Amino acid sequence: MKIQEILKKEKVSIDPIKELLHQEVSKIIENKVNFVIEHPAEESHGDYATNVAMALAGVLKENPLEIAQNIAKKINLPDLLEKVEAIAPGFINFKIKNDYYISELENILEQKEDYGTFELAEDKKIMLEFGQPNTHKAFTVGHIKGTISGLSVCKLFENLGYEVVKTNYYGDIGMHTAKTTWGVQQKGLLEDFESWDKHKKMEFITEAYVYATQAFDENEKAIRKINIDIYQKNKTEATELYERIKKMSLEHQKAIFADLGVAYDKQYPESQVYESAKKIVEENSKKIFVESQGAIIYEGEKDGLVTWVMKTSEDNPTYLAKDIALGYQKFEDYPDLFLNLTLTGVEQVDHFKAVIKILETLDEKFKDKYFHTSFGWLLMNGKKTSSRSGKNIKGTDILEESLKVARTKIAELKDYDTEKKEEISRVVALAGLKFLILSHDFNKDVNYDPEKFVDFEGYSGPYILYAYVRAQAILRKSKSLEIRLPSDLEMNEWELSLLKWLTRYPQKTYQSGVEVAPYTMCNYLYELAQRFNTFYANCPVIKASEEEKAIRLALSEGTAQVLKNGLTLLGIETIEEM
RNA sequence: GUCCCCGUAGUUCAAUGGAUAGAACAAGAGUUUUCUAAUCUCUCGAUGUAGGUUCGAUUCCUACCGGGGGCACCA
Repeated sequence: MKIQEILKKEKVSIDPIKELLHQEVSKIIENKVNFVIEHPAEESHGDYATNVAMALAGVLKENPLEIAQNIAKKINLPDLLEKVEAIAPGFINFKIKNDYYISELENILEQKEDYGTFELAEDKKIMLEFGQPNTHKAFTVGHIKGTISGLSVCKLFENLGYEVVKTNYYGDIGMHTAKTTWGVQQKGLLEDFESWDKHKKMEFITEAYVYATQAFDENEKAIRKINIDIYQKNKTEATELYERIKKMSLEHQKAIFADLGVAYDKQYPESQVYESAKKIVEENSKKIFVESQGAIIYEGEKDGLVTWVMKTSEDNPTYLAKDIALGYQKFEDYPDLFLNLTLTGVEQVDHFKAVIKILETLDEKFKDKYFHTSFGWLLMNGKKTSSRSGKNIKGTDILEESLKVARTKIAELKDYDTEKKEEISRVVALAGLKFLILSHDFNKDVNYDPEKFVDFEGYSGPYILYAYVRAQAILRKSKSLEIRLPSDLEMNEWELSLLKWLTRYPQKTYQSGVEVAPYTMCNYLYELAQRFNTFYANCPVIKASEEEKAIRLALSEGTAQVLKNGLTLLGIETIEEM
């Protein structure tokens, strides 16, 4: 089962109008047939539409348009509906009265940051594992992407009503740690090393890893010796150095996570599951694992997968075995977990198929509880930027780069004082980077142009922030914030278009959450910002008449609120000026 | 070889099986005595190929073509 199917099972009220219309139509038709109530893509067709007549036409062998007309005549919801229309080839279109939208706007203004949140019938806890950097290797752009994506998924799940345990599983053991330790030994640490900036320290460590990788073949024996010492916790010069590097690296990681707005609830070092991984493999060898060429393997072919090594002939559990042990550890620490979702790059898809299959085979309790979702690469001009190629682009580089672009942009546009400029640049840069990463379907790669780096115009984070800033400026400058909305209010096309889109927010947050798809929220917010900007260009607020002013102020406040709520779900902060 | 993901304007992305396939960027034209022009308005332009299921397919199925990723002791 997919995680999306599990999440969709929870009964929450998403769109009362849709439910009401579905009920009404069901009452009228005599045959049982599957049909949907949906928002027509073309808004002039109405607010909702149903394909029920076309579905019935197949069963009844009658003209779908006539069926539609007959049903339309019988629909009786005078308080809600302004118009019901049957249209070729057989759609029934519903136009909702403006009163409904006005009352929904009042809900936004009243509920504020709670607008669009859901509550579950009972408390349920989800663990989300994301980030997963290595301690003795660079924090890559992939880790940045994973961290930003994971944070957003956490917020979306929380919005659905789940309690989320944010978890980081970091790689502090294995060959890479031995390579780096050996590399640092060879290069030697300078005397003033401790006084270096943590990013500079990490850069040195990353270089040592690259150096060791290149020199691996000639120095394999020495490096493997260090690896064993680390695994066996032997006290040597090398393992002391290993510990020192680990400590520095964790500080570096913590700083990056903090910059991105992430504070983990639970940390799992890979070294911590090493022993139990070994034990699990040993206890189950002969049962579901078998010995082969001195190693212990899982023959995945019988489950439609491939063969994976669980324990090497050197007696070390592989990362697959460690992930199995981690699964047990998570459910031991949180026995009441509703489910676990691990978020990683696409290269681990097959690995996690094995993890999940093995966990479910070992223990029933993992059935429909353990899930994996992957995200595509962050590419520069269609090419990978990751570590093995000569020119490494690290996670900190793209953070730095986006900040630089934001600073330049603001310097040429505005004249704020230095401190303010810096704060605006920080928020705008992160908005740009986060939106870039989150605005794509997880299954697809994200491609960026290093010249522009992140967009500040069009479909971008800053565009949405800008709409928020404009709405805030209106609210700041309007003296009277008293908002009274008569129910027989007349609205022009721009006001109505904005208002209708505002009220879609709850459905979109729901969809975005259950489908584990932040990009759906990105699309929604962009459309909202667009509609607000069009409204802004066509409908002056402060200079409007008293009647106009009431609805326009309310719309500005509602837009600001919903933009803020939605951006929060993406992990993007708002600012009042930019 | 095999398994998985992806093929939509020149480029980057949308489109719960529905109505005329939407945006943004780039290109061209306009827009600022008016709440912040990081805005707004207009023009140009696309579903890899061949079948199938369906009243209806960008969406589902099959084959092929193209791109990416995984597949034994690294994680």
